[in-house]
Amino acid sequence: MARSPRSMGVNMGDIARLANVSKPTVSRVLNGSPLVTAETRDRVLEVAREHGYAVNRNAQRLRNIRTDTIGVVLDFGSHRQGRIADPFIFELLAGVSEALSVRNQDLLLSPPGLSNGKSYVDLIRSRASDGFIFLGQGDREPLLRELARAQVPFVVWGAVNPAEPYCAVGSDNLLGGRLAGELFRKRGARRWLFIGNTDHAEIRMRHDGLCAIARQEPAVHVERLQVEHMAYASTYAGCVAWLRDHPAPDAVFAFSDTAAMAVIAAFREAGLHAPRDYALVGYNNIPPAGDFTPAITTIEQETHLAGAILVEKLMQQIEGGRAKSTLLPTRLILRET
Amino acid sequence: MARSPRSMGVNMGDIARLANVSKPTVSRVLNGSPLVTAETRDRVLEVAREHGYAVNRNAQRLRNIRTDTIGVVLDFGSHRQGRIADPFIFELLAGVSEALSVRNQDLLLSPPGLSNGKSYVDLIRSRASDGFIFLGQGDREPLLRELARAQVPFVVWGAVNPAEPYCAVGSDNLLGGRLAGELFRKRGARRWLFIGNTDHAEIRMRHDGLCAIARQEPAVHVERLQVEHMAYASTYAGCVAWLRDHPAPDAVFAFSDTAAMAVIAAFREAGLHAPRDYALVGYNNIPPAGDFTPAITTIEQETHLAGAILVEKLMQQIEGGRAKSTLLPTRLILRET
DNA sequence: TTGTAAGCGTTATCAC
DNA sequence: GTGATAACGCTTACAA
Repeated sequence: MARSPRSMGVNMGDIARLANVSKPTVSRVLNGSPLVTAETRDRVLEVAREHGYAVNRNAQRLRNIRTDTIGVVLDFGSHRQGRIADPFIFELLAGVSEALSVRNQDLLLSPPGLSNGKSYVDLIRSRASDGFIFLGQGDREPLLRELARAQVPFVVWGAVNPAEPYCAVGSDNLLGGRLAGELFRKRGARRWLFIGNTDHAEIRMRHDGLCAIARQEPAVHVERLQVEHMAYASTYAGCVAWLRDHPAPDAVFAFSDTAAMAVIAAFREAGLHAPRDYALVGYNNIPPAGDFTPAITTIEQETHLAGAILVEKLMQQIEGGRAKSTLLPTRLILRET
Repeated sequence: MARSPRSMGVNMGDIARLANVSKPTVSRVLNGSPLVTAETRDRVLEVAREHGYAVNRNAQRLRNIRTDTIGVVLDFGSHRQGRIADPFIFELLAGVSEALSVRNQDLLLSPPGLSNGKSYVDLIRSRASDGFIFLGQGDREPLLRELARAQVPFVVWGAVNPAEPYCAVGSDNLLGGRLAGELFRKRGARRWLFIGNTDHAEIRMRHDGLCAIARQEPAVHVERLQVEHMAYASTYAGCVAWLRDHPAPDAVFAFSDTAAMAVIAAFREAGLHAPRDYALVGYNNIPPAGDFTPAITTIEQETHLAGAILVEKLMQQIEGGRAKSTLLPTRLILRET
């Protein structure tokens, strides 16, 4: 088979020659153009198959405006303090991966440590991707505002705040917080403890929801334990320290089920058991939550839709439109704690 | 700024003109060639910075032999039966992502459902990636052999079997199985139950290790409960059904900590408690394992090195070399069960 | 319905 | 040291 000197394999020209057609015809066949005769099409496809030909995606992307690649950004850092704490974010990733492949978009997993706005803008400029999906906004709100200003197409899974200049999809964290608050109120708890890093908008909104209910009960007092990292260990240590300096709460709302497990362990050290001594609500409804001892009451997020919705909204933007933020439902899963 | 008709932004030609040099010079500057004068270099860099220029990666990849992109394949399917069971695989992903970014390689996350060998070969042929990293070989051994035959550069995290024609990195699953077996023997257990899908080579080797120890004790009998999926629910249901038809085991070795949690729950239904009624060993040492009630005895894998090693071995292959399989150490984490 | 020609933005080669 | 030129493999006018 004749091939050009630097060529690595068979190219479109080779297929064209072997099928007795021109390059554009091969291109048309491969792109499903209706213009070609069925006969020509079959011949070209046969030759292509026979020679194991696959279109060079880089040449394609050089010519085309779209790269059909989406950058996906997730915070390995905050979820990986030694070991990843919560499988939640990866369910999201699985959903996004699936939704992208349905649309024939490549998923470029963003390297860790891509922190400043310029690096994302450069990825677009270098035509490495058409847009971004951020899984969890973390503490990156300034970055996201910068990208919005720079007209970079992107969507965010996380806190939904209509005041922000970008499209976010997330569950109703405010409602999540209120659901926990309502349960605590029903149980007659007075000293509520919120555990989580409120620098993260999602978590802050849960705190706000909890406080909204608390304000309706004059006797209720909400305290807050700020934990730095998402991992189990950091919550455990935080709780142990907290219990040394403070009177024990009778209700605890933790930012994740993994954190709730840490709460249970730390409180047990102090002789405190849920639900006997305190009510406990986690978040995410991860698989082991229901099977822990005690079974953890939690807030479930509707994540199975998230991937498809995120991709849909991003595509709208890439195609030049605007996409509105969306709130997904949330519900309380009542268990032992 | 003058730009070519179909152009999307500023390109190398523009920068060249603005800096009063030629395109190749700009290229040399950007690739850190020692040939250019410091003065020229600074001028070019300044102009590039000023205009927010970023090299077009597609043009680059079209010219170059390497694409500097690695496909990473993970089994969302088997880990996501409704909900992802085990965060273990994602720690691996985090490590790989980090190791790739250190080497300036893009991470193309493989779409789910890329099952036959041809689709992987085509990804190479279409120059979308230089090679693959498979996280977990799952039940894909035939596929992997096919790829090895087709000379596709790839590495696998999973079972290490010197007889296989490809490079695998993984922890010593045989040893893992033996560690569990030795513990069971020390406890004087007689009826051992292995839980896991032995279609997966990694799991099969753990079974083999367990049986190797069992054979040294004439009184010991090993049974096996095959579970289809990696998720919690499938193990739970399997155990419940198993206990109906079989006498209770006095030792259980589960394929993951999540599965061990399912065992605990299912056995409790039957009035059986670890460690009183049976010894239990899990796998992976995920964060909640130590804090479960009872705290789960488990086998820990050295995953923090995995990413770097996998990437290293893959690069060796891409650069034309051969890479040897590697076994990583494993150890028993003794807890309550 | 198909073919010709041009160009996408790089980098390698070779000349100066 | 730097520049002109020619690919890399594809798609989009435009012509036939």
